[in-house]
Amino acid sequence: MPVTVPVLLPLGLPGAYDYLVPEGESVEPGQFVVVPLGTSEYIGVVWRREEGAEPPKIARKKLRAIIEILHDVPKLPPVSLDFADWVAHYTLALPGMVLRMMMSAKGAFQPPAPRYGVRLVGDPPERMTPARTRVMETAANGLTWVKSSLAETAGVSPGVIDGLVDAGTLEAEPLPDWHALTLDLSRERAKLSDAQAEAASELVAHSKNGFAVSLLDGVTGSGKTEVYFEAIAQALERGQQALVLLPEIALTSQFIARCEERFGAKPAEWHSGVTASVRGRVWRAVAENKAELVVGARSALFLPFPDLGLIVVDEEHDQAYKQVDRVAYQARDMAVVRGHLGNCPVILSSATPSIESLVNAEQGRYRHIRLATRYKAASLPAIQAIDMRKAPPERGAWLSPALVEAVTETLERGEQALLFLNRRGYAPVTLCRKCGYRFECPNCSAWLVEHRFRRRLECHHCGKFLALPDECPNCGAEESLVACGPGVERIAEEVAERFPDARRVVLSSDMTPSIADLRETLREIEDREVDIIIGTQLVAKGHHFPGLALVGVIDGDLGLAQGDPRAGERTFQLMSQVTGRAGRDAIKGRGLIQTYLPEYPVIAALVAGDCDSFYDREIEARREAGMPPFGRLAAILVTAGSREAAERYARDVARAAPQAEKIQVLGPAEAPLSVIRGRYRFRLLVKATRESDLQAYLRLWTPQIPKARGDIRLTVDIDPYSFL
DNA sequence: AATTCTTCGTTT
DNA sequence: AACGAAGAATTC
Repeated sequence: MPVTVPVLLPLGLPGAYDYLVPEGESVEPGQFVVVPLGTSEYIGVVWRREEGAEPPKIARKKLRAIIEILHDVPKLPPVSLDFADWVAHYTLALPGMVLRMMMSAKGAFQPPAPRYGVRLVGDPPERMTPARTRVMETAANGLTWVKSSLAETAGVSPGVIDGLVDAGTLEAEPLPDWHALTLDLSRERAKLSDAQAEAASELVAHSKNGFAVSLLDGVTGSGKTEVYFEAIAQALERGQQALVLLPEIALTSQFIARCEERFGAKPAEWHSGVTASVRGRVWRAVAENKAELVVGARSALFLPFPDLGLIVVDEEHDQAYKQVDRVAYQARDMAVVRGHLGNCPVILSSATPSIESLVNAEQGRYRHIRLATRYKAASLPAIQAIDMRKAPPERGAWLSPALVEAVTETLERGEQALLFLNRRGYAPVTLCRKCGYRFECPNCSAWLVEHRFRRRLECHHCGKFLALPDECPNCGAEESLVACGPGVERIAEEVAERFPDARRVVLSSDMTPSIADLRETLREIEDREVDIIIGTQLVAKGHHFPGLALVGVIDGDLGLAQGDPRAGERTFQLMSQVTGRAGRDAIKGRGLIQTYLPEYPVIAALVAGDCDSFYDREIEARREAGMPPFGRLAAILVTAGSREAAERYARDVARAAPQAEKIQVLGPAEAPLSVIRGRYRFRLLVKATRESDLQAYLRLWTPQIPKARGDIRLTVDIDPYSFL
């Protein structure tokens, strides 16, 4: 009787396919194999047959055999198989697409190329050159050098090194495995304050017996990192692996330095900026249980940890944890699932927790560990609202007199000020004064944003751009184009006029394109080489500016406008985070929020320093509206190249919806962003009670939907965060 | 993801 | 009848 096993491939197929196991061989679930599919070959993973399921239900003729069993690739641990199945089931994604996320390290599946270093062994070459001398001096310590770093340190090109190897002066020898660096747990830890020590012992106690979720909640600068480092140390001491998720890769370098200080070696790094070869090595090191501590973006959750002992989700409220393309998942929530499946503790850390996590803590599902005195508001900077209706800025200016005065005072005291506006570029809209023409993206229903620094108009949705024209493309009038509304570049211009002697810097993702530039700018700010920082939300995330005394929010109402159920929460978190940048060391901080809606609950709560009342009100509003976490949501997005096709299909989708007592289908409605990249968009929203099985309902629904013809696309997003 | 199969419209 | 392009279907 021939043996067959299911093999899951990292492709958009409906499920695992059956393959024959070659005579005399045996395979286990989790093993990587090469199998034929159609005319090509793919690497896949031996999956598990569902309990009690009859083996192959397909024609025996069709069965083909596994081509190769990849014994050199470490197996996917059983918990990864469980996790992939769980995520696919929850998000309604195809299992192969989840597997693809788990395999996103090409290099891991080829035998690792041995890495060679060079060492000084022989006599100087016959022909000496200044470059050769520098290399020999640098390598004189007798250590084995990685070729590229020796070249860089000696300030020569790599060819010089090769020349010396040929001459016999340097010798190539295999490098020890890069991940053999072991962490040093005996390091003296940072001195913890009483509050930190107390929180740490509670956290450690709650994290020592397998799965348990802790919400670590404490103001910016209260030292949450040192607290959860204790829990990491505990997991590592048990001999288990630990994973820290961060929302933004720009934060990793600062964080890795702190890890190195605490644990004596660099943790493994995992995010989109890591090169392919390093990704391969990290993947293998994780699967072989050699990587002890991993720091990464949300995708690191899908690494094949065989023995994970702790997951930390830092800045757990951050929207960057939500992935929308391909498999739509919320990494914070999936971290809790991964913890549950692997019986390992999870720590969610934030100064401004998500409503979801706070409710889970209140209802006793998570342990709520509070640090310092956020609820007493003692360590928040004093925040005031500037009522823009009473004291508006001059015409063509965006800084109110009160804010200008506060900046002036701050500069006089020799302290730093930060002006925050969450809008890139110079101006969000450009129009012609003569004919009223407005520049709109040809592919999207969005205005083109002027980027004066780059001298062009850009679409923030599709990347389309055009050179800033001199005349109106509609009526041909010259010098008639006017920029409307402010972006950070325009604020920078106003600052330059008002404070010509101040040293300024703009922090925005398009002004500081490389991570290296960003790092350099951050250092300048830290070293007080800058007086005024003008920035987008890049500045709200986790950076520490010791000299910062004043934070001015240019538009506190931005982001409150649309009918987005999470707008209030998001604004509160962003405002708290950004004003929390002020006054972290010896300096007393102050936050000023320019607003036309000072009585609006979010702004009022920020001004009163009363987080409790904001959260209480928001939680109550969600409860009443049956919104998450008191209800469940799924968004269905239909897109097509023509408006009619998209709308018609969206109606077909709605018509196929089954009746269910506690589930409502809203829409279809044209999306607020009605066109992106030339595709018309219609949305449906599925709203269910907390108890209903939303996934089961959708699985009942989707087969009833007529086949999508032509270029029509349908995507399902469970727990949506964007309603645009 | 990469082929192969279908369908439909155009050309000779 | 032959040819091609575009879309749909198939792959264990």
